Amino acid sequence: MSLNDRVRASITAALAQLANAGDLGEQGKSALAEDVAFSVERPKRPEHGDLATNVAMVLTKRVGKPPRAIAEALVKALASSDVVKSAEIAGPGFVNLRLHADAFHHELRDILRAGTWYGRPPSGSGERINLEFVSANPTGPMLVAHGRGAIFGDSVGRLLEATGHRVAREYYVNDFGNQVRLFAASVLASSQGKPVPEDGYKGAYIDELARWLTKVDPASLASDEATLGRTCVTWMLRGIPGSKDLPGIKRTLADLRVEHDVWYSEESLHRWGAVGVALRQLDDSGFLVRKEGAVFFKAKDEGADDKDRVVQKSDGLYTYFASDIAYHADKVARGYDRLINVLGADHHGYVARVRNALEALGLPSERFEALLFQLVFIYRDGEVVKSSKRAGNIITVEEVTQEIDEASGRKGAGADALRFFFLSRGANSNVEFDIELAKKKSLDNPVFYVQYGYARLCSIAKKATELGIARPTTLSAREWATLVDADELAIAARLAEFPETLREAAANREPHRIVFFIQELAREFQSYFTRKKTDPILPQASVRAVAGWEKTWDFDKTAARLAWIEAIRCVYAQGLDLLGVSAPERMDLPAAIAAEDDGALA
RNA sequence: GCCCCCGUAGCUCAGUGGAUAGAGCAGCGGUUUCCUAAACCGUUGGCCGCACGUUCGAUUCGUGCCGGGGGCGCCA
Repeated sequence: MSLNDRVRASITAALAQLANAGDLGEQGKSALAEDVAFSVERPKRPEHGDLATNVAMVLTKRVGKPPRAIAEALVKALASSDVVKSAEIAGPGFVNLRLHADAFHHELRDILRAGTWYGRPPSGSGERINLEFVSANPTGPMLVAHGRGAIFGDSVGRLLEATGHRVAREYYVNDFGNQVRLFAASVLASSQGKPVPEDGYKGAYIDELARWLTKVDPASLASDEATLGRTCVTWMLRGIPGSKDLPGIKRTLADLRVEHDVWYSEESLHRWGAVGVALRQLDDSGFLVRKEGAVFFKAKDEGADDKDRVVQKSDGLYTYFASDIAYHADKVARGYDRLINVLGADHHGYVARVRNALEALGLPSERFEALLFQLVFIYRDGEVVKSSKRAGNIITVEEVTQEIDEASGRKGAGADALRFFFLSRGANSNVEFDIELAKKKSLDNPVFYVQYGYARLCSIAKKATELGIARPTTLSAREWATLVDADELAIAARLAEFPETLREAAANREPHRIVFFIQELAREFQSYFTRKKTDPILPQASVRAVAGWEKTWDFDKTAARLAWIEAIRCVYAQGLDLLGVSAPERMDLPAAIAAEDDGALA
């Protein structure tokens, strides 16, 4: 039971007590018979207490009494609570609550017991979910927009798993159709020293792939277009060893800490006849119409001919939409409770079509859920860097992560930065990613700030161990009793909000809620840490220099604060893990500062 | 013409049917020898795009409009 639940229980118990005593009037008992949907939230202003509830306002209609009258009775009834220390009426009928320090200690004990699993329901208790994301055309390197889809989708997957769902992560490989044919033709032309075909693919990676195939698999260049296309796609996914232009989509994703369980081939749907079967079924049910020499999937609303979608072109070839119908039918057949698609916002028109197609096939279209994300803008020195295929000035994930990795001297720094910034906005907002800011090893870089907060927590624990001070995770009542500082309890209250934050972030598919939570936690702790320099957690050198300091030092308080630090660390680590941002136990000093420190010592 | 997203502080963005709408950055003022820091504290700054409606109460829900971005049957 969470802190919030315990407060709710206290309120519910107090209300029941009032109803039984007849203090809520004639309707009191019946009013409480049904669940009362009231809120218990941290008020915006700290002077309004630890938590506040609107229960009196919610009950006013059912009970037929003014909110303040109900609130007054509730305040009296709460006087005997062992959770709520004091309650007062405020505003239109809010009841502001202050809690006993022990209520927070109870929560800290729960966190220490659960560790980094704090706030999670049992796994496997939720839905079986197919989460399709990225699915970038394997005819080119991953661009930053794909990166956003990859990172967002992955983090949504982490949130879903943390809330008890079973998630299969899937990448739909578009290895069929015009684009792949054109891709093969472009590579072939390059290998023969000819100009690439009109509308073909250009770029260093095409030439590199052509040279590579000439070297390792010349037979593929002599095979038919479809076979060559599949071979090229395979190398695009795998990558050419040591290549900068063609690192491989799987490698790029792995570097972003994104893994897929299933790589599903579009071409296989055609090879096994699944597309034909699905279209046949639609045709039998009257959902297809032939006109102008092509086959169309009929729009849902009658008479909207212009919304019909082509599934088979007049040249007899299927469109991608035909594959998609078969693909989603196959996902349903694989038994998932829910099919989630992470898509760039420019694909929004696709959502209704897939849903309609599933419905037309007699499949449960309500299982289909699309998550759309907006654009990414890369900034450098305050200027937006143009990213469009047409301009030929494309920005790949690889370029950005490499630049940041090199600047910070740490492999993974680029992935941390991309993940943190991309996840720090709602999917419906554009993301601005400032490369110069992301490269900074200073606290005005939010990624650095948050990671540094975590490193500090670890550093304190490490220092305690070095000083030979024990860090028990179960404390005596006497030790807990020393943890009464308002700032410390406020952070405990923040930690207690984590389970609900996690629940909401997962339910709404909003990883950015975790980013904001972690940022606030980081800020609160960093602030505490700086302000409490006069009352440090551990005995500092000046204290330890005095003989017999152990006799006057309050070890109970140190133990309680170290347990508190560990509880913060558990929640903090879980938050970072949900984001896929690394949680460093120490921060490397930039060379300049490290040199300065050496000089000071010498 | 139709569809989707956005419009909140100088900038980038959170947020919510309820109390005096928040954060970061930027600006201004102050503090800081010790558990690794360029931090920390305080503060200036808002017709929450506009109008109407629902409601005891709307920045939040609904409708319309204005502005910005994106997408609209033989590309994927």
